[in-house]
Amino acid sequence: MKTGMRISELGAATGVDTETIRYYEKAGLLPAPARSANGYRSYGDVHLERLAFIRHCRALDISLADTRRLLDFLAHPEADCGDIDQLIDAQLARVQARLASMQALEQQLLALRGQCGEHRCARDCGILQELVAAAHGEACACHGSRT
Amino acid sequence: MKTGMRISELGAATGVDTETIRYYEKAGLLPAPARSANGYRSYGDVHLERLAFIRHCRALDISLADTRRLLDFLAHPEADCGDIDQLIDAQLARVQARLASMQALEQQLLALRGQCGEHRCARDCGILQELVAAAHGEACACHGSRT
DNA sequence: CTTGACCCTGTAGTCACTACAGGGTGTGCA
DNA sequence: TGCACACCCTGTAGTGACTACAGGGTCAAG
Repeated sequence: MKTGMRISELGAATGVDTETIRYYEKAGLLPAPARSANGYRSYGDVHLERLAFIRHCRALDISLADTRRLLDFLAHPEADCGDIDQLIDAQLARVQARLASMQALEQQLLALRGQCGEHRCARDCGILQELVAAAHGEACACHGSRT
Repeated sequence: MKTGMRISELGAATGVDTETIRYYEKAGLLPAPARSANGYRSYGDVHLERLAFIRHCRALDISLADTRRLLDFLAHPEADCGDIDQLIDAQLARVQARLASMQALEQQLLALRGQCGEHRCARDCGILQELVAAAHGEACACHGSRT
């Protein structure tokens, strides 16, 4: 009978902070583990795999709510596969929308950064002037003629 | 003497929620406005411009802390312009790093989505199998041979 | 025995909002 | 005039995904 892992060992094995592990347990994503005589949590392979699953989903920016849904699908192998597809498709759409907005944002920051010349103080700062001009409702280098 | 705007009017003029406006005031980003006899906030052009400035920074994903720093620079025109450049550069770097990770994430989700075949139930779902395989430490289609 | 690293539970904080409770004000309509 | 509704106010709490801390217990080494 192999002794289970304490929480820091599980954390080291998965790269997850002990507080985050306890958080996932409280959030219902990770089942409560057995306890040693001293009250310490004792984790086995099942938890190791579950935690890895969760972290994998998080790495894909899948919310904990959606991660929970995927875990439900695992627990019910007869569930409709289309629902899983939809979940991943929705996530993909979210990521792609966010990507588009980040790309626009990058361009805007590059344009703003381009306002910086050889000045030495805030009074003459192209960046600040640009931000203030935008606040005046003028077209700004960041966003163009959108106003 | 022109009557000031009530909070909803300022909100309508800037597209900012009244609760967010009050939040910014509490957070110290927006100065506390004058009050009407009935205790209602009364905003003028100064607030309109300040709020537009803040929202512009937020649109650039600049944190409230950094927005506060930019406002400080505005209040101190003799401050060193280089510090502003650094702030915007740091923001640009953050956005670019996030952009890179979102792009990788998109690829990973597309790869995962590509696991979906003609199955009808969760038991045979390529997506779930992929996520579970990743949890087993096997190379996954999302991340390749990283493990 | 002491110390320091670990453990535990419960609570609070982070960030940028967003929502709600409970009460006040103003206006239009019956 | 009274009511209903839309607005206002302050203070508090909640969101999501963590992260930190308080106060106390356990363990092992020196």
